Amino acid sequence: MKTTNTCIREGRLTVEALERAAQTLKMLAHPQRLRIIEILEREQEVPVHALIKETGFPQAVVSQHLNQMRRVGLLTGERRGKEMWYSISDPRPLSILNCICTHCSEGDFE
Amino acid sequence: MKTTNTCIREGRLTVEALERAAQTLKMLAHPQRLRIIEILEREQEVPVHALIKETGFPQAVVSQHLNQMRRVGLLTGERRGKEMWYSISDPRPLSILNCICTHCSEGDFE
DNA sequence: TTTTCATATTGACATATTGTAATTTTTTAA
DNA sequence: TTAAAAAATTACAATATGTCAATATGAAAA
Repeated sequence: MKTTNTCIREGRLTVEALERAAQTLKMLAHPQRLRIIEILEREQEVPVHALIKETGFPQAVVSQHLNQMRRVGLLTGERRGKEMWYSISDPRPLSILNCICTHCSEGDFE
Repeated sequence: MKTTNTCIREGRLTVEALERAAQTLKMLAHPQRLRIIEILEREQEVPVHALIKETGFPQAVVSQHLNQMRRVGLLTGERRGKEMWYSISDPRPLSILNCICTHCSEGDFE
């Protein structure tokens, strides 16, 4: 298992790699999307209406966030009857959320 | 030293914590800012003109990125004569850059 | 003091992102 | 086939962000 605060990089990142990294970060850089990722992390796989209920966000908002994240490969969705069940398909959002939370303080949790 | 891939969280993040996390991520979610952070990580402390030379970005662009990141506490700047020397003052950008790079492939480096 | 180097700031403009409401599509049940 | 539930899509206004050129500031050298 890798340890944090250790640079495993040698060379410099290419422009393309930086652009992809920036795109991933941008996709995570929204409080509502982070909340959705947090829920998906905890519950593994969730239908959209459950996300709507748990977050309290409008239906269109949840759907738009889910589709954005799916388009860039962070999530996958699978239809089961009338429902679409979403789950995390890329390890980066969890790594990054954990990186951020490593620096969270007590009062940041409810 | 903490280990990655381990969720240290118990409860749910507050709205405020999510907003702060999103703000930090947004600040990192730009290829030019990532490049600047990469250089600062490697060279510890750098004057602005060196960043301009190494990145090839216009002077105003570099200055604006540096100021944005300084305002949210990711960087600090110290004047030394005519020069401003910048350095990373928050561990999160490095953790996050490393998280992302953990999932980089060979071809992502030059 | 004047000049020059280094950096910051401003304003104008283009582009991107977000939130909301309304509409559409897909699937199942009546 | 029609109706209802679940989710996706669209259109649009509001806001935010990025870019560039020009100008302003600060410090030191002439």
